Amino acid sequence: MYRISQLAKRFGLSRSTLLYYDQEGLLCPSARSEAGYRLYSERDLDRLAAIASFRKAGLSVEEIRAILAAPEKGEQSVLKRRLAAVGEEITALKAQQSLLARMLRVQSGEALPESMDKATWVAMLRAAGMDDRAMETWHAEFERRAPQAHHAFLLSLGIAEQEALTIRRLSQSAWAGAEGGDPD
Amino acid sequence: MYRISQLAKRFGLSRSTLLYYDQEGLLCPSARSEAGYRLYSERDLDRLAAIASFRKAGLSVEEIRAILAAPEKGEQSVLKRRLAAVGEEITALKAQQSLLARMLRVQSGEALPESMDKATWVAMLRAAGMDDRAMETWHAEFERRAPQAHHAFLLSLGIAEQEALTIRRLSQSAWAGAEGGDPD
DNA sequence: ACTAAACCGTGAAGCGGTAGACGGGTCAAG
DNA sequence: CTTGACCCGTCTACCGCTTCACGGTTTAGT
Repeated sequence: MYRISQLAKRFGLSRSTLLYYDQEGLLCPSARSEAGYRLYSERDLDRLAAIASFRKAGLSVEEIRAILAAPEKGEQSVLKRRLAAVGEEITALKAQQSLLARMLRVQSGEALPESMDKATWVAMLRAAGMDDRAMETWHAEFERRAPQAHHAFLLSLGIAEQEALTIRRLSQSAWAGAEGGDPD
Repeated sequence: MYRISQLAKRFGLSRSTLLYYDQEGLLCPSARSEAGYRLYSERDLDRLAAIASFRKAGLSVEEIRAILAAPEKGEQSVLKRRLAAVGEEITALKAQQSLLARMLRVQSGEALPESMDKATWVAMLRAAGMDDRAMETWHAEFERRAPQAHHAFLLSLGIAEQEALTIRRLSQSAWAGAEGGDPD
């Protein structure tokens, strides 16, 4: 049996948050001491773990309540909905980013190199001693192990869809060619 | 002279928003009709354009007030601060994204091999001929050129916040001159 | 037994920005 | 002069907590 502040510390939450969860009926302690103190059981602890996890995923208290009340019913759809919403939020923030960048550039002419682009990336790998051949091997490995992540990565470097596909195709053929055994 | 709802429609804002701006002293109509209606002049219109722009960049009403009161004074720093904050928000949302993806994966039973983790990444680089020392150099380069992207990248490999910070700190010191120590 | 610190409970107010309800004013047509 | 549509200003509620205030309880030390 834990008291409220112990539990809070254990989960890295504040006491107020737990009070709020109680008030909202999301996590009501399964017992009270004689003095009226909230006492949380092991089962409460598990429930809180789930709650904290869902909150980290950005679900609202309302949504979490629904999921915990009937998990089999709509958990999946709630999560999917949230996933879509997160995507939109990221898109919106990226728009803010470029707007801010434009505003700053107007002001000071220069832009900061906060994000990664193709040239920077290649320069980094070269600085670490990678040559053309090594990079080719690397792309092939990436494509073989995680084609989708490979694609996403190329796009994240600002490479266009078309070019990304080309690179991936080349990577695949490199791998196919290496299959026969072609040690360095 | 525009009335409040006309102005709202013109800027794609809601009437409530303009009411709120007035209440906060951010955009007070320069006149009132006999019946007490808010009347906005052309100059108010310009001011609103600026406000809307800053809001689109995610600045708070408070920050916008400061900028409009003394543009020459701290506009730049406010924008930079916001830019950094946006970066962090994006990072946080990406973390939510992967958490959600993991949750959905657990539900649907299958683990897709589509995403990249630390071990896979390291294995790929090794396959391409990178050794410990090269990786160290690479981290240092990444940290130097784009610290924020470096951080986001580490998190995308499923590395925890704490560990990511440790790696970044090591990368910085490696850059600063000290060498040796342990690799990935 | 007493005190001080650290805990606990409840209740209420606050944050930013938006949305809605409410009652009343304005302006057309009839 | 009335009806109805629409606009206005003001006030309140919402999210997910956080902070504050006030008073009771527990714990440790003397």
